[in-house]
Amino acid sequence: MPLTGHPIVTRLTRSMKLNAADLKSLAAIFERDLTFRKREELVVHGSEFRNLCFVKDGYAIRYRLLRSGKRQILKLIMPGDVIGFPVSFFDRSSYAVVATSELTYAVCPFDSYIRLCYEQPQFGLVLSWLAAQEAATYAEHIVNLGRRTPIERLAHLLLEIHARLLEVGRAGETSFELPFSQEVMADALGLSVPHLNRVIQRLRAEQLITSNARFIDLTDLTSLQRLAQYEPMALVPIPVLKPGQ
Amino acid sequence: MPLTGHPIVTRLTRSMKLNAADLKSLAAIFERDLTFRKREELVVHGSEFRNLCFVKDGYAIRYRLLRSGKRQILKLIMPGDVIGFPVSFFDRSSYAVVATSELTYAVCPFDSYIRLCYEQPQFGLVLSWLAAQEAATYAEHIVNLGRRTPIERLAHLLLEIHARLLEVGRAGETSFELPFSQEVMADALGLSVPHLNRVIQRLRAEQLITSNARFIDLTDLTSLQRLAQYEPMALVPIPVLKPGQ
DNA sequence: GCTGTTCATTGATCTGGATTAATAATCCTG
DNA sequence: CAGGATTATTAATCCAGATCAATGAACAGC
Repeated sequence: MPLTGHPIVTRLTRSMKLNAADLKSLAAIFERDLTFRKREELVVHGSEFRNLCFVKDGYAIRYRLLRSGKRQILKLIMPGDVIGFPVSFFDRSSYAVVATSELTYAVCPFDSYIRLCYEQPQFGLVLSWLAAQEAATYAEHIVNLGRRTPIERLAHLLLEIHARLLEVGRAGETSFELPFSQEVMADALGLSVPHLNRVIQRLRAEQLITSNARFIDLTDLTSLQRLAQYEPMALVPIPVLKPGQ
Repeated sequence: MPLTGHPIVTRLTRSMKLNAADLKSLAAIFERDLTFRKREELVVHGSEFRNLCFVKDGYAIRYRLLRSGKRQILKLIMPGDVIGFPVSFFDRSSYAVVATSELTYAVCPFDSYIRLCYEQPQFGLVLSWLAAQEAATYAEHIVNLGRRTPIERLAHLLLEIHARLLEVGRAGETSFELPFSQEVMADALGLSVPHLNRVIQRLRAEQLITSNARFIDLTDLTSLQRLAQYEPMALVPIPVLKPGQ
């Protein structure tokens, strides 16, 4: 299973200093690619799930549905993300994942990955590193929901989406195709759809963005960052030692 | 640095199946205990931080302060928790940590831990496992803030605190000393202090809890769990293989 | 190209929770 | 044990954002 051009490789090589040999070991335990249609469920709430799935292309959302019918989106899933962490560490999944566009991922059984960690310890750290990024994204989400105003939340979300798309070559300097609907963004930001819509219009009116339904330009990036109090993440590459060192 | 009686050991042996030899390796890289007074800053926002600090006793909060003066608490830190993950993976800390009671932790330099991971790969997985728990707690926090009502949020928070205290032997079957002030809980739940106070009284009035300023009894645990739609976490122990297997 | 479905937009109403402020209880510390 | 500093409680006002409802635009499948 070749990994060439895979967005997760872009992330791992840039930030984790994995070399060609590492990537070969990783490629060896990938089983196959799977493709899903829009709206297909990738992970069912309450089910067991023991795979690491590296998204090659397409978009999805990880969410929790409450009895009241309200939905909270935990994470927007994009190319280069891993589905199946941290759920593989748990008995059953406490959330669901559904594709919001056609989506392809490469499957790697969790057990194979664990075995690889024992052979080549750097992969245990790769997992921790991915987890650290995940935790940092979650932390921002918490700040967003708890203490930012709706306009700040939206600004922050747009900056986050842009940064993550940029990392895997899916965005321009300031612009990108909006991969998520307003309903999805509203459920990520804890807002109602009509209110989110008004907030979008407010950002447009204040000339911070230019957008239509499917395309967005962060016209005034600096002001957006100030408004959202956005701090880009700066991960430190883990020193990859080899057994002898 | 002996680890006997350390609450983190309770967690690791119960869930990660670490054996005596593993614990000895871990103990070997611990440097010393440090004790802090209430209100002392443990991690400064924007600073570098390259230590894993295992909390032996006492309480703290991880939080972000916004320009507006609003504070969002990201995590309530209790005995058995690790301060310094995931911040050690980052260039600088994007949050602050401050003790809310006298607190003691054992320090382990991040570099030593990384080195240990290369000698004994199971420790890389220990870190991933801790990260998975952290991520799951964050995820619940997101659902809380985004889509639960204030009374549901509080019920969920109390259940979470209780479960975490129980895990390290700091709580009874349904009751515990409340280690955090209402101001802290309000800033965790994204509510104002007066409003949180009213919500507490509502839980009392509905006979779900009995409490005063420093002690709380979850009188009607079942109803609380239903109200909060609380699902306890069920982590799967990682299979600890040894190099030969 | 037509049609049903999904998604975006707009308007009117109403309430939950913020805000502000003042007081009471409690905890420390000298 | 007295006095100051926290922390908890209560009350009054007000507005942001939910809710409900309806229309318009865009799109996918036939």
